[in-house]
Amino acid sequence: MVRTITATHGETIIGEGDAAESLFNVVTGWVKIYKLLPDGRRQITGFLSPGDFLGLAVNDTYAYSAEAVTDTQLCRFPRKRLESFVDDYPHLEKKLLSIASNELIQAQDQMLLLGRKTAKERIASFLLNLSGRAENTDQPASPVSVPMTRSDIADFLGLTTETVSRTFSSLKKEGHIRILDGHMIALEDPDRLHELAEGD
Amino acid sequence: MVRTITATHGETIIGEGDAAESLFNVVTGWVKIYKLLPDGRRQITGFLSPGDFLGLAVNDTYAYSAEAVTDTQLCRFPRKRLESFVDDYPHLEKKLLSIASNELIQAQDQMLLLGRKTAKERIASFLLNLSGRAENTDQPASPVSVPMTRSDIADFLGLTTETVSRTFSSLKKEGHIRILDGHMIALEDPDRLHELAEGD
DNA sequence: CGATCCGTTGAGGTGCGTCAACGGGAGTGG
DNA sequence: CCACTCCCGTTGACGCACCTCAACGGATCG
Repeated sequence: MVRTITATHGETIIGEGDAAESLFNVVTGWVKIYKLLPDGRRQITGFLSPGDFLGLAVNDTYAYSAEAVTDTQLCRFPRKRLESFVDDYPHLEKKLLSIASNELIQAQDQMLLLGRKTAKERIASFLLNLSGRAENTDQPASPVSVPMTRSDIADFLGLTTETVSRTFSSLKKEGHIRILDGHMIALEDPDRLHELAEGD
Repeated sequence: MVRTITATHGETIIGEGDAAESLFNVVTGWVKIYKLLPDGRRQITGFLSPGDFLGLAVNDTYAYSAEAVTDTQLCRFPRKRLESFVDDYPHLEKKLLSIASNELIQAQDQMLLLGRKTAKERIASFLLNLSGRAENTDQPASPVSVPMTRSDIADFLGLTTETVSRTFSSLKKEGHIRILDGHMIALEDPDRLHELAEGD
């Protein structure tokens, strides 16, 4: 019933509008999911890391595209078989509902970020988010690995690459973060960063 | 098990951080759900109309507040009793999961709007959204009733009241909408409005 | 009939976008 | 192994879409 598939950096995993035949679980690596406007503007609605599900929010066809940020392994569950399997184990349904609930809560946080936070608050929130996810998988809270490009970060936070870059520089100059290389970032004072993320 | 409750215009129904003891279903009227930043900035993450559920995205405590936009009637389901009830009727769990899925899809659309659309595109999207919801409940697609204030609309779309007002005026001047009174709006050309909403 | 809220419009300011230039690293092909 | 190219990240100069501040008229309500 389950098959492991791999996707390399930049490879498309699912496309918006495709028939939603599978549910995936990320095993290793990072995946981004995004929506496009006709003129090419892009909004990344989430980054998935190991343990996250891809393809829950669905309705016959996928409402978004997904692409590998890093080389990635995923478990693929054919949706039809999964459904009959879930019928036999009702507690799984409950588990899926709880996962969807958590995704909804995260989505609402992201709406608050996109609708009402400044660039600096967005970047601080983003770094804390990554840091928290690292902790949840028994990795250090700092330094955090930031595998996505500035352009991905910009499209996730509703900014441009230039603003993302400038804001990183400004946080660095103010001593809130240290950039080890472009993709490893140390959080110097998480509590202060948390205040920054909420505008205090 | 079920009790009907009422809330009048402006009344708080649930508060962010409260113990999540109930699930609600809107019977009549409109409800807004929102999150606040410490300094008072507000993001409305959704408007609920009859048939919508309140309190699905939850995790012991509510992650958002909810307030009645108009006078409202809701069905209240105590969460504990509901859970055991749902255990006995597994297809309900499936129904709830499908509802949560749809909310996730809507949330992703809203992220695209908040992160990447212009003020005009946001207003056009908003009006079409209201119009579509009206149609789904056997009401005319135009004119649509817009029961919320400009300030609510602004906090939903990540704008200010002034920008909302100016954008309505501009859409009116260009002949895309007709404002019957402040809260009834006729969509003159839904197809054109749909193009506007996506930046064509 | 004052007080308050809501919606609208104008004038001016600003945070972030746009456009441009440049350096460094990774991949590629000869 | 070395050019060559492309992509990524950074920084600067400038512009603009939207925010801020302000004023005002109308509706609602005690």
